[in-house]
Amino acid sequence: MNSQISPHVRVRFAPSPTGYLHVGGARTALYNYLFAKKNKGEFILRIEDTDEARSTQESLQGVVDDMVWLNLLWDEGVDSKTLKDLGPLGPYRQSERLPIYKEVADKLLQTGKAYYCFMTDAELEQQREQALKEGRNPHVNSPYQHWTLPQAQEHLKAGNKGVVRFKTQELKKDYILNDLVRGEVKFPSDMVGDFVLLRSDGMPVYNFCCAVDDHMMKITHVFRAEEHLPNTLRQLMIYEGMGWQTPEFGHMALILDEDRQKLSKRKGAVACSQLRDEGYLNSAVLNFIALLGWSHPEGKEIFSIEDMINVFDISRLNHSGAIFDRVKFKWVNAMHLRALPNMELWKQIQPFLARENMELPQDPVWQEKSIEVFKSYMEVLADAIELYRPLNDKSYVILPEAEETMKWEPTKAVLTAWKELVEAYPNEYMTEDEFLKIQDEVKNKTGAKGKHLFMPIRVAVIGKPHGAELKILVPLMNKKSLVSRAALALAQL
RNA sequence: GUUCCCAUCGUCUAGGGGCCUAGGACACCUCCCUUUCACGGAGGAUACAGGGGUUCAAAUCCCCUUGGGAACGCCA
Repeated sequence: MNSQISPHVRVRFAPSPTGYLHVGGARTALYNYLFAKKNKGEFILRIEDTDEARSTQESLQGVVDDMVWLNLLWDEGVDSKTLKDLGPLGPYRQSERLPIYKEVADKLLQTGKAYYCFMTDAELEQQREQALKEGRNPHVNSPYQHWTLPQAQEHLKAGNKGVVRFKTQELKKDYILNDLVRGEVKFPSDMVGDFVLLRSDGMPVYNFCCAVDDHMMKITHVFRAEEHLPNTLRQLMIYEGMGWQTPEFGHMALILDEDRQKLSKRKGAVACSQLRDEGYLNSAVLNFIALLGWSHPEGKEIFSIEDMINVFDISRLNHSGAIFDRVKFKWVNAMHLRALPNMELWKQIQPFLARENMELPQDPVWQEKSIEVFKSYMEVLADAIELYRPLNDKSYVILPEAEETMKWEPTKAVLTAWKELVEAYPNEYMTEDEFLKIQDEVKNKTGAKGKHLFMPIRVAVIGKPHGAELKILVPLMNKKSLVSRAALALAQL
C-alpha cells in the first residue's frame, strides 16, 4: 500500500441531519477522531444537508449535541451552540455551498465530462425494468449524452428542466482503489451508470458534494463505512474528471443488527441519545463501539479515550461486520461505572433519581456510603432508581418477590422482635456493629436463623428478600424509617 | 440479476506459514467467597464454513463452492 501519510492529516465526519446519530455513525466519527488525534491532524465536522426534504435544524442540533456528549470535538465545522460556521474552509454545511458545486458542474459540462439529461421518471423506470429483464445492470442509457452543450442549453432556455449527469460510458477501464483497510479493490467502470451530479432543481447530490468538498476542504483521509465502497468509484471518476488528486480511502466493516443486516434507523438502530437516557456513560459507549471493528493491541477490553488515541492504528481495523451485542455493552458500561470515584458516580445518577422525584439525604458522607453499597449492583446509571427507591420512605412497598418469605412460619416473630428492638434503639442511625447486635438479639428471642432470620428482616428493610448486605444497608436508614417499615411489613401478614 | 466486499467459539475478537492439542472478553455451566442476591476469585464446555491446490509444514497463501452482506436513486 502506498499510503504515504501526508504531512498534515485532515479527516472529516459528514453526517446528514435527517435523524438521530446512531452507534454506527458514532463509530465512524470516533475512528476519524482517533486518526486525527493520533496524527496530530484536524477533525472536521461537515454537514451533508442537501436533501432538503429530510434535513432539519433539530436533527442537526441533535447530532451536534450527541457528538459533544461523546466528547468527539471537532476543529472545524459548525459551532456546537450557534451552528454557525467555524473554520477557514467553510461553509461547512453543504446547503450553503451551492455556488461551488454549480461552478464545478459547469466545468465538467464544458469539458464534456458531464451532460444535461432530460429523461422523465417514467422513461427512467421503463429503461430500468427493461435492463433488469434482460439481465443487464439497471443503469441509465440516456439519449441526451450525445447532445452538445449549446443544444442542451437551448432546450433549457425553452423552459425544460434537466439534471446534470456524469458521463461514464466512454470510461471503459478498471478503477483501482488502494483501500487503507481492504487493500487493492478493482472496480469495472460499468459498475455504475451515468450518475446525477445536479438535480433538476439545481441541488447537488451526495457523491458530487462529497468529492468536491473533500477536495476543497483538503481532506487527506476518508474513513467511512463499507456501504460507501461502490460510491468511491463515482467519486474517483469525479476526481479524475477534474484532474484532482484523490485522498486516501479506508472502508470499515458495518455494524450489524441481530439479523446480520446493516444497522438502520428504519429498523430502530440504537441512537446515542437513547443510550444516554438509559444511563450509559459516554466513555463506555466510545469504548464499546471502538471494539466493534477494532481491537486493542494489548488485548484490553476496557480502556479510556486517551488510551485509544495513544494506541490507535488503522491496521487493526476489521474487515467483517460486527453485531451490536447489548449484553457485552452493559458489562463494558458497568466496568466504566465502577471505575468512577464514588462522588462522581453520585453526581451522575442525580438526573435519574430526579426523574422519580426521590428525596435522599444531603449528607455527603451518607451519599458516598450509599454509592459504596450499590456500586456493584449497577450496570447502567438508571439502575440507581430501583436501587435507591427502597431508601426512599415514600416508595417502600413489599414486592411480590417477598411473598414466599412472608409465608414462612417464623416470619411474624422475627418481624415483631425486630420492630421492638429498633424502637428501643436510642439514636437516629445505627452503626454496623449495633445492627449486628440487634440482629443477634432477634435471633435469640425467636430462635430463627439463616435465611429465616435474614430474609424477613431484609423485607422489613427494603421490601424484598434479596439485595445489598443488611449490615451496610441498615446504617443508611434512620430509626423512624426502619420502624415504620417494620410496621408496614407486619401489617401485611 | 449484476458488481463489489466479507468468512475463527452463540457474540466481539487475537492470530498474518512452524510458537495453535487455536489465546482473550461477554454470555453460559461448576466450585470458592458470602448466613441472601450481586461483586470478586478458580475451573469448564464451545470455533478455524466445505473442497481442492502450493509447501517438509496451512486457521494463516492461491483457486473453486457455499453462505452472509452491501451497492446498483433527482437518499446519504
